[in-house]
Order: sequence, then C-alpha cells, then structure tokens
Amino acid sequence: MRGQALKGHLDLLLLAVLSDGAMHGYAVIEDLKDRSDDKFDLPEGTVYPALHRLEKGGYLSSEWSVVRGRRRRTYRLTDRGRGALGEQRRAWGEFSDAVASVLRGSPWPSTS
Amino acid sequence: MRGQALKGHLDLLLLAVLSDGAMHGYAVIEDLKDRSDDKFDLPEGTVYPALHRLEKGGYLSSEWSVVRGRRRRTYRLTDRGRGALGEQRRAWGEFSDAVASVLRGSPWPSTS
DNA sequence: TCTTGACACCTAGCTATTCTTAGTATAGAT
DNA sequence: ATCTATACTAAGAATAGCTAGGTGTCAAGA
Repeated sequence: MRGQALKGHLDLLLLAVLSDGAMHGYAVIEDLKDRSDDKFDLPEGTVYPALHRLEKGGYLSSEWSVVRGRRRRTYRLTDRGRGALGEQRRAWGEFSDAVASVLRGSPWPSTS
Repeated sequence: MRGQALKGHLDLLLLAVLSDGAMHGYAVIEDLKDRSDDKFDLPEGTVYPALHRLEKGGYLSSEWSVVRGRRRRTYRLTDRGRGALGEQRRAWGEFSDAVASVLRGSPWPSTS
C-alpha cells in the first residue's frame, strides 16, 4: 500500500498501538504491520520522528533500556495521549463516514 | 472538520462526485458539502487546482460554457478517470479496513 | 573470520499536497 | 451603491510523510 494515504492519520495509529501497552519504536513498526495484515509497513523515517513529535507534545513518555546488548527506547501513552486517542478515534469515525457517504453517491432523484 | 485529514483522498472524492454526472467546479464544491453533511467544505483554492491536476493527468476533460453571464468550466470523467475511481475506491476500502483493524486492537498474546 | 541480515536507533532534506490569501468578474438583491 | 452568491485563477506558506543516509549490536553461515 502506498503510504501517502495516511497523511493526517499516523498519530491515531501510533497512539492506538501504544494504548495496548508500552513498547519500543521498532516494535511499534512491527506491530502496526502485523495488525494491519502488512498494509502498514512504515519506514523508520516515518515512525521515529512521529514518536518524537508525540512525546514532545506530551502524548507519550519514553524510557531508555538495554536488552540483549541493544538499547531501546520504550514509549508509553500519557493521560494526555489517551485523551487524544479518544478524540482521534472519533474524528476518524466522522471522516470515514463522510467519505463513505460521498462514495455512496448522491441520493437518487426518484428511486424509491 | 479539519481538512488536512483528506490528504491523499481528495482525488477519490472529486472523481466520485463527478462519476454521477458532469458538473462545474463550484458545483463540485457544493455537492461535496451536501453529500458529506457539511463535513467536506473545501476551499476553492483546494478544489480548483485539484481539478486542473486531474485534467492534466487525463482523468477529467473539461468544456467551457457561459450560463447566465457567467463562464463555467464543466468537468467530466474520462475513461481513464473512471478506471482510476475504481482503483481508488478499492484502495480506500483497503486503507480504511486496515485502520479499523489497527483500532480494533491486537490479538491478545496470552490472555486466556 | 568475514559477511549478511535482523535488530534498534537517529536525522537532514526532499517532495507532494493542501491551505491561505488575494485577485478577477457577473448577476441579483438590498 | 453595496453586498452576497456565483465562478474561476495564481502564488505562496505550511504540513507531514518519505528518501536516503548514518550509527551500532548480535547471531548465523560461508
């Protein structure tokens, strides 16, 4: 899938993934791929900057650790992040409903 | 609704609206607004350039006319445009399904 | 031993697309 | 006269994801 479709929806996906438990960046990428049946196979250059942005905005907090010799940064949803997730879920629903109703076509003039 | 969410989906919406019949730019804006229950109230500066881009790409053809003293440019889907609409509908379905499955949450690892 | 691939992280700059702003112009209503 | 709705256009700003490069660890295989 071409990724440009998710412009404006990436934060929602990241927050949703992290709402099921804290995890490190690389794992977020994997999880997103698994959950979406390989549809969202996002480049690191997309995900890492987005996580940084979300942390900066107070939606995530992070913590460094070392596991099997490799350093990891584990992200966790903050309260603010959980709130934002709710709001973005709602906005997604509204958006996708609106698209669906446009695709459904205009109400027919006289087909009952 | 904040419009930036539709990044990457605008073409789909325009093609969908025009698939129900040729119309001029301003009418496209109105129709999109009506069909989406005012969710998609797009600025002219967004829609007109997009229509030009689609015409340039061969997805639309246009024709000038004058109605009640005002010149109009009426757009019509080409065969190529109709094909693209089908493809984009499919892509939208795939995309929105993928988002839905991410939002649904991951299959539990071992919570029995 | 050396290479390859998976793991795990990072950022500068590019690009694409939408939005903002501003402008032109006609018709009808106040 | 002025305002509102109709109708189109262009130039620039702004956003955000992607490309392409980089660092470093570990395990497996040639």
